[in-house]
Amino acid sequence: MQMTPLQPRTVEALADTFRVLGDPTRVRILDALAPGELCVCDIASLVGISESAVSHQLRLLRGMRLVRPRRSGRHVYYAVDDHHILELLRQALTHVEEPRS
Amino acid sequence: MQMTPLQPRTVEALADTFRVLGDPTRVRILDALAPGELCVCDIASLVGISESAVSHQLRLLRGMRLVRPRRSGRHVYYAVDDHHILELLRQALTHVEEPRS
DNA sequence: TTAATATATGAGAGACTGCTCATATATGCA
DNA sequence: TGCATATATGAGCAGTCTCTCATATATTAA
Repeated sequence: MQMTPLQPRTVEALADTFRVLGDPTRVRILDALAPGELCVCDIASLVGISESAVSHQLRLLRGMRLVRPRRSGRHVYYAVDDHHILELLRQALTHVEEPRS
Repeated sequence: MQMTPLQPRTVEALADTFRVLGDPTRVRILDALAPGELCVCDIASLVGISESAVSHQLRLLRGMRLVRPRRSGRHVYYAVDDHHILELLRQALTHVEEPRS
């Protein structure tokens, strides 16, 4: 990293971001949102957990600015907040799929 | 993501990787290792926690292949396992440091 | 307003995490 | 071999997380 050593605040922010990504349900939610925005109920049925659980998770994702809500009538549509997020997942995928040494 | 939807195993592997990154102590360890390999005792003094705690954390990092050990005499030197890891941190940094909307 | 639908939130249970302390293992030197 | 140093690991405590269930809020339509 070019800015080593990281500031304590930056370390906390990085860890918070990764922690939010560090749960299979939330990874699935982001994966579901990758092609485009979805309402909570669609996320729930795609991911296969209750709408309440999805809502709780979306709050965490929103808190770290990983997703962004847009209300339209009775529905709230969520989208991945910015392109860095999907880049991050793609980058992690290259690590995960790398052949074990 | 190009491979949406992700396979369950891939989702788990991604979440596991992010979970290991989702702790300030481990972020600090990786940050300390960014310039080059260090032995356990040096990591402990740089990060400011006990060698036991460092050792426990290194085990997790090793388990996800984020760091790699090299024994030399009585010391074990740890290095960041591959360039994807630091890329991942850099990528997360761009998100974390993005101005809030 | 009242009812129905969509989402959000609070409380609490059970599982998990990160540390400390004690102990085990491994290496080098006398 | 015997001892000191470096690292690894197991047990256990305190704190945290993710879910469920119940309830609250928001929007639309009758």
